Amino acid sequence: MPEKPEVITVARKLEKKLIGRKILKVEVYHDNMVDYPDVESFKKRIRNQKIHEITTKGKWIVLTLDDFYLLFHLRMEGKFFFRTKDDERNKHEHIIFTLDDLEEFRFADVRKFGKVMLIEKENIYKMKPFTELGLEPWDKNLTSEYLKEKYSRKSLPIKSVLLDQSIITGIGNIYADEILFLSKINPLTKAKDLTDKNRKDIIENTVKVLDKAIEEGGTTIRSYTSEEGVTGMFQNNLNVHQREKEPCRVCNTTIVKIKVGGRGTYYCPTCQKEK
DNA sequence: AGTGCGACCCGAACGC
DNA sequence: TGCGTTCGGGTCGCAC
Repeated sequence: MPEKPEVITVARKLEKKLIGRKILKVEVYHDNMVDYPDVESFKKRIRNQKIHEITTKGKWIVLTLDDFYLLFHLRMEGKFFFRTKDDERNKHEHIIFTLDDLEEFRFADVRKFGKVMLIEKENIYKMKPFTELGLEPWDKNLTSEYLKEKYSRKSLPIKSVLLDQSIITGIGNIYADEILFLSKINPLTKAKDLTDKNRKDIIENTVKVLDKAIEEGGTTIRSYTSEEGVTGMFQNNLNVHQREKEPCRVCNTTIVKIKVGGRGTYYCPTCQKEK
């Protein structure tokens, strides 16, 4: 659901509201969502930290504070809302930040899978998640040779390997299917069996799909919207994902759905024939 | 090291 | 119509 394009879309919206604001305090209603440090330290350290910059790293949203980086991971359904202290807390709003303009910035997640971390600036590259993340899709070091090396010991299906954030970061279940469709690669193909052309196509189509999705403001499927009243439009561009039993836009073959590594996977049996 | 799978969650979709 | 069951999604931790 939130993959790189949705994460970027959300980060850009937060930028407009949060840059220059100071966090006065934070209330935590579901401790498991605070991944690091422990909840009490988290609450204590974040007081009076000013928000200077907002970026993304993989699927993480990264807020640069005075002394820390504040990281959010939306997992499947994490979202943010701006409210005032008079607005009653919705049961899905689990972490509430009070800002110096007295607005409240609330992190909500129906599934409670979202994560927040507060990491000392000097430690950011010494600990997870940053030590585990692979290349961003637009990194010039993302080459066929890089993938050849990473894929060489992988007998897993390429569909599963595209979701491995330690190789290319930012791809999730939706865009993985779309990238493989455009690359004409069967999702069950073992990563180590891919050709040089396959790897080049994957890189080219990753950038193509993500750029287009960012331009469209992300994808809205099921109940996922990035924020109140904010709806991405990329779902209109999907070729295979969530199109089971519908005709392929290229060859009219019926799109099929299978399970790969436990994940719903959609593809065109003709355009993405097993080799 | 690579692989497979349950756990974390709970609303929506599905099956009867 | 109503109720019980299954599904899904990203990531981690554990067992093999």
